[in-house]
Formats: sequence, C-alpha cells, structure tokens
Amino acid sequence: MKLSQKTKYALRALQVLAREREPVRIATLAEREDIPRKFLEHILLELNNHGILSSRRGRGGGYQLRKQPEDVCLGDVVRLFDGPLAPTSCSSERAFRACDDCKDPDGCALRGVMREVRDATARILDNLSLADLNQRADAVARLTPGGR
Amino acid sequence: MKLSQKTKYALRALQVLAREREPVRIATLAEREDIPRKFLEHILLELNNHGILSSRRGRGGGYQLRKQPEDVCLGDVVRLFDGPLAPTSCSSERAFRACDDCKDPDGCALRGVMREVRDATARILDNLSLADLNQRADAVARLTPGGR
DNA sequence: GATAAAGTTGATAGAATCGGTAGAGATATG
DNA sequence: CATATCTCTACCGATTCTATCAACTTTATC
Repeated sequence: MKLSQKTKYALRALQVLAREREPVRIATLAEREDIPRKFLEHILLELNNHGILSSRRGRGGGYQLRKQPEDVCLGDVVRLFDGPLAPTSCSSERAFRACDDCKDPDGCALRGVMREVRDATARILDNLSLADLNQRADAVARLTPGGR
Repeated sequence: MKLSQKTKYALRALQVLAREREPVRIATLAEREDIPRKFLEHILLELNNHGILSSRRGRGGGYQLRKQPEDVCLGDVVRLFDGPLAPTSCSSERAFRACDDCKDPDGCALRGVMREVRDATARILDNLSLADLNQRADAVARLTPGGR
C-alpha cells in the first residue's frame, strides 16, 4: 500500500483543520502547506463529499472539519484516496473480491499471509485519529525545539 | 503496498520450483500455473539475475531454485518486484529517502506512523519462507480435501 | 440587488507504471 | 550442425497519478 501524494496532502490539510476550528480558505491551506492549489481543491472536495469536511461559500467561508478530530482515523482517509488497505483484493475485509485468476481463494496460502498484513496495517491506521496525529507532532516538536 | 500481478505470478512460480528440485521449463511453468508465457520469462529472468533462481539452457534445461526454500522469504520477492515495503520512501528501512516536499523527516508525525506500518509488514513477510508458504498450502489442502 | 469572494465541476494533459507481446540473439546438448 | 531453451531489447496499449484550466454556482456583504 504505497501512499499517494494525494493522501499525504489530504492528511497535511486535515492536520491543520483539526487545529483551526474556524473555516479555512483553500488558498490559505495551499500556501501554508505548500500544496498545488487546484489539486488541493479536488482533495478537499472529495473530503467534503465523504462527510469528513464541511464547506461554507462566500466571504468568510472555507473548509472546516465536520467531525471531531478524535473521530477521523487515518484508515478512513487512506482508504478514501488510495483504496483498500489490503495488498490483494482477496485479502480485503471491507472490499473483498476474489482475484481474477484465483481458482479457490479459500485454498490460497498467499491470501492468508496478505490478510495478516492487512490486519496489521488496519490495526495501526484505524486506531489513530487526527487528534492523535497532532498530539504526536506536538510531542516530537517539544523534543526538538527550534525545529528543522 | 498493493501486490502487483507480477509478484503474484512470481510467488506462484516459486512455490512450484520450491517443490520440484529439477530444472523446470518456462513453458511448463506457464502452462501449469496459467501465466502468460512471455510475461513469465521476464519474471524468471529477474529472479535469476537476483540470485534466487538459476537457469540451464538447451535440452533438459529450465529454471530451478538456487537457494533452499527455507532461505527465500516473501519479503525479498515482494521488494524485488514491487519495491520497498514502506508506504512512504521516508519510512523505508532499506531504501530511505526523504519525501520530496518534506522539510523535516524527523519532525514528521506521519512518518512515525508509516514506520509502524512498514515494520509490521516486514515482520510478517520477512519471517515467512517459500517452505513455510508451501507448508501452509498443504495444511489448507488437508482441511478441505477434494479441493475447489 | 450588484458585486466580488469563494467553492464546484468537468475537461484536459503529461508522465509514470503496469501487464503483456514480439522477435532476434546466445548457448547448451545430442 | 540442429534443436531446444533461456536472454535480452524494444515496444505497445491501458490505466493511474499528479496537476492545471476554464467556466459555473452559491453566498456574504455593501
């Protein structure tokens, strides 16, 4: 499961939005996080359409988190942009599909292995919220004051 | 880390070669495992060039495992065809590279998370050999006799 | 209600990757 | 030498990824 640029941008933007609880304009986000503006529009729109963000148009508008930062987990974001966590479709929990050339998924030894990988990944990403992520970032920042 | 078709083909071929300790022809492997022949040539060649297989040309030739089935782990095969196990280059152990747009890898909270994912994946794939995989396949086959 | 700020949408495009094919070349064996 | 087999280089079509553009719609404020 290679993380796409899109997902990385999304998570960076969400980290900001999890802190600011006021609407933030696309332009501001794009500048602060150094994300191509037009590309970011797509990303935020998709997050909006999936109920993670809400938007307000017009003056004073922008995007803000619709849920609580504790209630958005990394797994959800990754799945939204990069698809199922599982390495093969046959090992996916939420999006199972037998592999095209697989005669018998239940007799496939590889599938068992890949289910282990998926489960391990999901255990990490589904138990980590935006709030946790920001908390970690703060913890690291305290350890290396001055940054860079 | 989505598993490519190439990797799946490679593992299927290796499972066969881990059982037969005689040279097996490309054509035979392609037929038995239902893999496009020309595509399989590439795959076996790459495994050969990386010291996992050895080859013999001419009559009676073919490919065979160069190492012991216990000494080839899934992690090696996956890395060969699909690249590093880590979800981001900055979280890779063997192929670390700072992300293009990352100012400070050490201060990146996401990186820490992705290292956890990488480690969990590696722990599974690097501790499982071809021999283990075949053993698992046999175990499943015994549970569902008749197959299919 | 005019106007401007802001989000929404669809089309497009270049680059990279993936799955696969073609064919000539090299080499071992009988 | 003839044949069987692997080796190597090039190429192709489809898809995905990243990103950009232009046009449109909605809303806040004056």
